[in-house]
Amino acid sequence: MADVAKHARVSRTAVSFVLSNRENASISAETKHRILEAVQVLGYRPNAGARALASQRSDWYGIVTEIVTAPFAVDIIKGAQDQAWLDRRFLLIAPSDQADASGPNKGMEDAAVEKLLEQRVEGLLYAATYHRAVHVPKSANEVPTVLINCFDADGKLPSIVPDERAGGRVAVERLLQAGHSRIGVVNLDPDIPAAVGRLQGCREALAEAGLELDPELVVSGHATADGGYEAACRILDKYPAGAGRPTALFCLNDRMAMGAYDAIKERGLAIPQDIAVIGFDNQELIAAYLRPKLTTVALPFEEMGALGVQTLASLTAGQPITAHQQMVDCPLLERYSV
Amino acid sequence: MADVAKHARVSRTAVSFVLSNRENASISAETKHRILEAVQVLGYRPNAGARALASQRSDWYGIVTEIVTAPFAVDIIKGAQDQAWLDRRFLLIAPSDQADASGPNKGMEDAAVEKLLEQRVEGLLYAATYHRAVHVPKSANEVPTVLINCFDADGKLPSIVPDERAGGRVAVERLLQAGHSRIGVVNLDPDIPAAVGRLQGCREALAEAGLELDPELVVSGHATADGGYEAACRILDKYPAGAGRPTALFCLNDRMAMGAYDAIKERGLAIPQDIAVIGFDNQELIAAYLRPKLTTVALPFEEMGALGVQTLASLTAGQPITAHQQMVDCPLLERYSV
DNA sequence: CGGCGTCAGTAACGCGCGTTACTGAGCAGT
DNA sequence: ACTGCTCAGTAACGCGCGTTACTGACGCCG
Repeated sequence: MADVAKHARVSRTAVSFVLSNRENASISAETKHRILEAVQVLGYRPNAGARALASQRSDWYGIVTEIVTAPFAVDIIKGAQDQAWLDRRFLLIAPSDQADASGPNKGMEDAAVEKLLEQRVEGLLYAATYHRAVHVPKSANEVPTVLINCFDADGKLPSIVPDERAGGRVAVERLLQAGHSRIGVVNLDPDIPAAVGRLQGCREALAEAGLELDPELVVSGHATADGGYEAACRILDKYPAGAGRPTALFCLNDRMAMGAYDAIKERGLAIPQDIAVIGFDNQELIAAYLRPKLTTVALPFEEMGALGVQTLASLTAGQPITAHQQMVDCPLLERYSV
Repeated sequence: MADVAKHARVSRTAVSFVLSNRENASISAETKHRILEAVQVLGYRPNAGARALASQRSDWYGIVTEIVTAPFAVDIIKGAQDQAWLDRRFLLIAPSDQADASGPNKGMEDAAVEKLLEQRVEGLLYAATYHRAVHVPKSANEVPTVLINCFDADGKLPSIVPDERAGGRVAVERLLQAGHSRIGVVNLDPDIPAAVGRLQGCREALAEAGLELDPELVVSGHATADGGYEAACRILDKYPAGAGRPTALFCLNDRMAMGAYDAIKERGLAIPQDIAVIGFDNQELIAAYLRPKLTTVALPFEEMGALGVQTLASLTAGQPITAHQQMVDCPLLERYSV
């Protein structure tokens, strides 16, 4: 910077003024031009660290997530990353490989937060790979923190979660609209927030159509393709065709839908002609490659990530946020299984 | 830090000495203990930026990749991230959403590199989502740079790539070992490095068994499930069962294998009893969820990421690196399709 | 007793920048 | 001629830390 000043025959202060775009600058247009030229000529590149030190603000946010590489976490990160980039901020991503906050290496998560705080991030994002309650390391309280795809077990921190209920509703509405009135549900572990919300939405949609959810048609299984296969088998084999057998399956996630596909095809049935299938999550690698491609409800990970950064921006700017818990819509993705 | 010094009744220098673990410290054990205690009591946390500024080294590496969220890029990032964490370094991830370096917003990639340099990263990683030649922004030359899963079109920068040939070899060796001698190949675009290497490995393995690759059995298609389906259909329908029809399919990626599964099942054939299938890439969401689970050759993304960081560490330490282009093994993952 | 080498610790500088308080020139108004 | 004001720009401080050069006390040797 001193070199630039010398080259432009001005003081370092003048250079600083020009580069930080002060509005009450009092730098003549000609001088400014000379300075910018010098910057170009010398290939000057500001030092972000020094800038942060002097200005007492880093323009950095940090994000911590249990499994950085989980397909979902990735989308959250992308959304946050892109939004941060737009806001000319940098997103620091700290790894913390552990599925369960009460797991063995609980320390790693704390260390990650600690590391981020050492970098003097102005805010923290904490993301989970599936919708649930979490315990956040306490040092996170030193800085504004927003939870994504999870909520604070202690209820203190603002959070952003998918609107599971509306999602379940839109899925079932789509099936109803296609003429199905007898719908089987391939359920997740019934206790997790995702299952609770989605199933409630399902019931609401049915109720609006004057229908009720037949408990016989709701079968839970592991959240895997195998689990979906088994659950679908049980549903399909419960009744003969036409005599109470559902004509559509609402699978509460795409992995289970994948298994359900196999169960259906195995029985010589066609999708969607004989049995329609709708999934949830929009796990691209599955949904878009199944044959036929799977109609599903998307979890809005990127949107949640972006909203997280926006919320953080409000928070750090001292503005109030709209709500303690913000819900994001889960859009229906039409493909060919309904 | 001044507070800590005051609390421990020593100079700030003494605190600095203790915290940076200088071996020629000349700080008595008792004083050191007093200082560390003060750190605890006051909850002091060093400022990474200031430290970087003063010490003239940031301990930061940067990574740029075209599509941060591509399933492959993610694994590379994870490998690099973990290794960096072990080396007590921070990995800054810069987004750059573009598949093609000659694409419309070429500027974004340059901006990403620029941003990283402003953070004063000590080294740069540049990762591609599929193995190929790339052009790296020229400002990357200002700092040690290592390419991952790609190589420099100009041949200047060190790179790390998968050993496609050995991978193709191990895949076909596995099929041979299972007793298959007539093997169909569901090929990618034959011009890309992945296809060239894998097919060469395939030929080598066959040659060692005294066999030759029948050109009739090699069919190219789009690198998608549909492409794989079509290619597999053409291979299977070329000969009647037993009369020249291959008993195994080597699919050059897992997405195509996914399509091949459908083609095989459609014809009433069982995997692996009637037709064995082996894939490539180990795209977890596909390979581990197909039924039966797909035996495949894994692309060593995490290893490449980790090796990239290690190479960068050598480079920044001024040490020579082992080779201009390092190849990483592609291990066979046995599942149930062979 | 003087000189010399540890040991334990400190004062002071500088990293690259943002920022505040100041200066000096020019000009209008009384 | 003097005051007051705006414009254009500068000197100097401090952000939090690493690092170098120094000091003062103590013990050992000749």
